[in-house]
Amino acid sequence: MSSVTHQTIRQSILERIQKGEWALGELIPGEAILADEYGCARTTINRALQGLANDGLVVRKRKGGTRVSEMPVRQAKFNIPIVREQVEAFGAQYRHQVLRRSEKVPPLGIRTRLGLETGAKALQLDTIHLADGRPFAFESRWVNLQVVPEIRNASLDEFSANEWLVQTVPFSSGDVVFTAVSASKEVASALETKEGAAIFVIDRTTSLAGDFVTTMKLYYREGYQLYSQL
Amino acid sequence: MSSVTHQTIRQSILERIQKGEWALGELIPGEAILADEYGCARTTINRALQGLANDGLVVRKRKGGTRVSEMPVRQAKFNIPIVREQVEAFGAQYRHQVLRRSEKVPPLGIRTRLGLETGAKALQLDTIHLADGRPFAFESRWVNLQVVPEIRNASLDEFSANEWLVQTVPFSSGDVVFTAVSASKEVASALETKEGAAIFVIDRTTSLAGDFVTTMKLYYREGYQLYSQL
DNA sequence: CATTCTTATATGTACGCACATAATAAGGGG
DNA sequence: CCCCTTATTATGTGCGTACATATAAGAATG
Repeated sequence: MSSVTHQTIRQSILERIQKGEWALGELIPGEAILADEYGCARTTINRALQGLANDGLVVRKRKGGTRVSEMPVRQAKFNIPIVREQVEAFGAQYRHQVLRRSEKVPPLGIRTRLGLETGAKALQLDTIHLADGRPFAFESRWVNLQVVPEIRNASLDEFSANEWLVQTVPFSSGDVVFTAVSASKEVASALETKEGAAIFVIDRTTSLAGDFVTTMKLYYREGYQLYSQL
Repeated sequence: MSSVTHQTIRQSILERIQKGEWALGELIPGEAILADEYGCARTTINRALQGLANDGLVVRKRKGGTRVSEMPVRQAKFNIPIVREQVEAFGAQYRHQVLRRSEKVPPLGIRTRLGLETGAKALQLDTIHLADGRPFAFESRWVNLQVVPEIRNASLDEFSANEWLVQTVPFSSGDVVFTAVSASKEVASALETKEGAAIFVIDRTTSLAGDFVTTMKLYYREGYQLYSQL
């Protein structure tokens, strides 16, 4: 194949931006000019520039042209992981154990998050995730039984609630919050650490077509780090 | 324009996946078939499917075809914010103050991260970011003076080191780590909280064309949350 | 001088074609 | 029966064209 592909062009333009050929916010040559310059079709340039625009490095406007982004990429993509895979990625053996499982009326905060009526019951699940037998993360979850009543019949021994839900209602949307909290007595004992330890928490609420399915807090063991490149 | 665009097709296929028309990991029809089905060119289908593949919803392989992702990689995009913008987004007044600024030989961990030779000096900066006069985040940073010696002449009073660096060496790449730590005495006093408080930390290292520019730890005040949709 | 209308222009995108490439399936020789 | 070679096939991508669309800039209007 020719060495002039949308990928090589994209890389080339990226380097020209990084070298400072165009200042922040400055207009870069139009597609037609670049196509001429690189000796390729305009569609190829278009594709390269759209790629850069996707990554937030340039901003494109019809008739306005393409300009170097004023606010360069500060977007980090994180893969919200399934705990089993995280553990196995460390080369450790994964195991999990349901500590508590009950159907009851959730407290107000959870009720509003799941969009339940007053008095409606939900499934509460506390699970500990183990890596080589040692606590890796503690999961506290509420599941909306109106949306996924089938979970009542799931054993959740082989697969964790998370995995069960991913299998059953995949491709749901939701939101994620990262925080640090001091370990409560409950969390500390589950993670076998001392009360007040600094714990990294992922708080996640999942919905499917407007219906809230589940909300979960995942407390990682001390020292856990979430990594990403950008 | 016709209502059959790569975007509408992409949306349509997404909905078909969500409705469960194809199971997890199942092969979906080839581009040619879909093109026929939707009454458009194969390139249009290709574009729609590549979009879905980018989001991790389908997996594509040459000759292997396109299949629904087994493990829908939930990618959360986080906007790594400039502290000033965060503070101002809360409607608070932003101010920052350089607590310490010196050139010295960094400890081993920092030295390796910045790729410095033994004995080389670097710029150390401790900054406190204030929202309405109260501590919002404490920043501890090392800057590689071999890459950006100009920072010696920057006052960093009006603009923080972060802002100065973004202006001077934009489009750098790097990595980000999120963690929770217990506040050390130094961090606690800077954030006006008690020692041992659970602090959310962003640890970020930035490089430009292979050269490490700066590494920074940003300690947020207690209760800080990083939010994202997915 | 401000406001609205018109026009020019850069990007957005569909199409059909041709060919490249990777991975699988089929075939043939030992 | 295994191993190596050779089709086959679905995706990947470039090209040139045509037309759509947003919008900045200039022209016309009040």
